[in-house]
Amino acid sequence: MIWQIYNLLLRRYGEQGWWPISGIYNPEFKHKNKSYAEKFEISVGAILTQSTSWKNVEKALQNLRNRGVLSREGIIKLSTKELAEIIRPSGYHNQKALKLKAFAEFKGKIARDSLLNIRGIGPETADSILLYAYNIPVFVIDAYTRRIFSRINPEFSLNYDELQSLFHSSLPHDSRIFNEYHALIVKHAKQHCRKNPVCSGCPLLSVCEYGKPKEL
DNA sequence: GGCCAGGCCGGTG
DNA sequence: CACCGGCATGGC
Repeated sequence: MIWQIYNLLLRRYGEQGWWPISGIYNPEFKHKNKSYAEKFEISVGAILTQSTSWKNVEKALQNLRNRGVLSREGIIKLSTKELAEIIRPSGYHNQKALKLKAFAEFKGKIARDSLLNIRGIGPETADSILLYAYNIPVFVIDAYTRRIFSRINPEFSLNYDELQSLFHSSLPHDSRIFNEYHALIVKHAKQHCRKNPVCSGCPLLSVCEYGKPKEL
């Protein structure tokens, strides 16, 4: 089922090419090992995009670039207040300034549990960093994933770890697949499975229970 | 002008 | 453990 849905989405939307670096989506990017600077930029983006549209995040990232502080050292040397002003367009800027400082000051090894101990990094952000920056095969669960799959079948209304386990046990542990699948989920959530769903023309009609009359 | 966006944290019951 | 309010800006 999980695999079938992946193929339906891929067939409909094509390869997405995530994560955008410097605003550019490049299908090749998810295959390559990233430089340290790229990993850092992706991690910053993952924090800034918490409950915020990517467009606003891009503005904040561009501000950081323009100021020459899109780097660990750059963020460390700014005061929290200065940093907050620079990232203002991303929303929750005071909160996110603290989160970026905490991440920049983090010295340990990059692993899920160490990331989760950083203030402001929860499961989704941690997994996004692991997957998109470090090519580590962990499936990223987000609000879109929850919405889409709970509509497909109420049995998929699971908590983060449970839903992630379902994906892990249903798919090859390949970061490129996880990367692509999550990108397709975001695309589909915006295209059809919105808050107010647009079911007409949905590529998942054949497998989705949403809106179907209950069987007798 | 209202609704919403690729969450997380701390407090409450 | 599940749920809720707070955090904030910009696009549609």
